[in-house]
Amino acid sequence: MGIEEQLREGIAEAFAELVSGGELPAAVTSAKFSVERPRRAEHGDLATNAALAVQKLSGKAPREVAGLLKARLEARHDVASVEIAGPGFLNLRLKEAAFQRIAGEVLRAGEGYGRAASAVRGRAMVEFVSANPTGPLLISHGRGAMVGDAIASLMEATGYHVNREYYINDHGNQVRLFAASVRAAARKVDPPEGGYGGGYVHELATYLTAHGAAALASEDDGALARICVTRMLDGVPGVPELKGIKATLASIGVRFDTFTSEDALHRWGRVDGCLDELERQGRLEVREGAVFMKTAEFGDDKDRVVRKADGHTTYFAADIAYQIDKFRRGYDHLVLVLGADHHGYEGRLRAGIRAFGFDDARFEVMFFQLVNLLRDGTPYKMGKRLGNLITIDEIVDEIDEAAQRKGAGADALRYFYLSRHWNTSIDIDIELAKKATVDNPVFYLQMGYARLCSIVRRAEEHFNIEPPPWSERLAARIAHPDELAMLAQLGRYPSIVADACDAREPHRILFYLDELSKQFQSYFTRLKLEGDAILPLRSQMQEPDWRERWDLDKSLARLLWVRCIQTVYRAGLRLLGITAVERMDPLVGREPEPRED
RNA sequence: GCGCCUGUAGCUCAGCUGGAUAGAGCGUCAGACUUCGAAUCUGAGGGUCGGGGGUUCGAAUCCCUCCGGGCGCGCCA
Repeated sequence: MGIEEQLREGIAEAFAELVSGGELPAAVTSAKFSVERPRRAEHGDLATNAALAVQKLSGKAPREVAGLLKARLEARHDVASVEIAGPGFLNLRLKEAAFQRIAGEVLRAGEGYGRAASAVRGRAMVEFVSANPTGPLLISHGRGAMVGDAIASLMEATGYHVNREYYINDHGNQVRLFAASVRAAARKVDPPEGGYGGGYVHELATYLTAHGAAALASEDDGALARICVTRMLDGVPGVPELKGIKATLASIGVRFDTFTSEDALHRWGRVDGCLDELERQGRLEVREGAVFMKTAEFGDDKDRVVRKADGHTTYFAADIAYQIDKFRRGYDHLVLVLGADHHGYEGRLRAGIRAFGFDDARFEVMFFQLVNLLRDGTPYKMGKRLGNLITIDEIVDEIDEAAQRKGAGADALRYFYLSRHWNTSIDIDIELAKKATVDNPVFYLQMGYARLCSIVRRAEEHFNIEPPPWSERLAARIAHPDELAMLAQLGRYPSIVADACDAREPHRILFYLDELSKQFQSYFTRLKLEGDAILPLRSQMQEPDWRERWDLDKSLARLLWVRCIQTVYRAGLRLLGITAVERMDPLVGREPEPRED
């Protein structure tokens, strides 16, 4: 339990005591109040508006209530002092030991720090990406992939059992058109009206021709479509341009637990069954040859077609069947991550869910906004293609190559996609993402972690010591104000994770890590200049009696402290799917700045 | 026209679901290295939170309205 939560409970207890003592009305126990780290240092380590929050419920002046709370909070063993400020804020200062204990909590929990017990909040499904298997994944799909994956990870960390699912739209017009386009390419004729024309279509046609796919010769679009979809998902051996959607996702660290096929829903009769049920309910109506579902009865803007006049069902019909299928598979909570261009869909999906008697409060849709690629500040264009038609593979490969590290591209995409709220549109500058300098925030973040690792490494290699286990004696040596402030920051991590999950905002984790990183690097550089380093500096070791003057316990205490930061840092990076690089090699071709003398 | 998202420093964005004097990065300017990784750090400057009303002890945050941007409004997926 974090330090804020402890105080929150303390206040709740204080209210309960005051109620039972007849000093406050019972209503105050239901009040919501904040416990937070004040922006300004003179407001203490923690502040609460509890006395203000119960103003109406208590019928007393806030400062009077604050006085009552103050007396009780001062009795708590972690509290050094309590001050009443302004209209009735309570500003608390904590004892050093309260912060030093956080180090013990972090080390005890290790990688599990900030994570809730598994599956206590039930089963959830996060559906994301679900891109049509008619082409490679584009950078806009990448945003959905990163956001969905991060949401899923957050939910896992806070106690959901999560299933990541990809819905394959392998039924209907688009895939048939795709198949027809591949066949046309194989026969060296123009693709059909509205068909697909990219280079990958020709690559696929060449491959299928070489492997004598019978469906290519026939006119059976359905059979050919199945083959093409499989190849788009699983890739074409030996053709780098067609590594496959699954491989692309894997390259950016996204793995799905399940893939559900729309075509299978049809083959299994789920779609027809669903329409039959709606028919029995009287929710369907034929107008001008098409079958409409009366979704407006469930709050949609207007009724929607489920079966076209030509007899084919619509995508929407299958989608109802799909959402219902999810509920019937036993998920307590459904999250659907979609691009902003699908937002018109939400109303009809909810209508479908409610028609089947499921609670649409358990159905959550997140619409992420568009992505624009820039190169040196100007919109990215390649030939006729606009920026958002660039594939994930192209970008990832380009960044990997520039950074000379496999995974650098994935990390950069993760960082940039997760550093902004998903409901705002973003511009990503590829040239910036490629840079291995502090201008590049991804680099800065990873650098901070590598630096922590390097300190532990140096301790082992040069001094033969390593971060010791927590003890009250050593923890008491973690006493520098910056060190205590960072312990407070570590103590905040669990509630950051919980809040980020509940708000569905992964960027909070990233901002937290950026701050943690900055806090440490600032400390690190300043103390080095003051000669008060974690380990003896090389310059100090020039002196003959440096060993006698070396405060070993302080070094050990600080190594313990470094290990704590490292632990939380790594946990956060892992949660976001960004690689925790332990050693960053010097960049090739980078010369040290010439020094002016 | 209707619906969803959005408007905060020169630029890119936070602002913990109503709290105290609105923050960070980049950029600009001024500083700090015989380095536990200077691939870093310190400081300065920079804002009528798009405009106007309202709600209350208190609003960037909630409500109304206007203005500007993005997306959507198919018997496409």
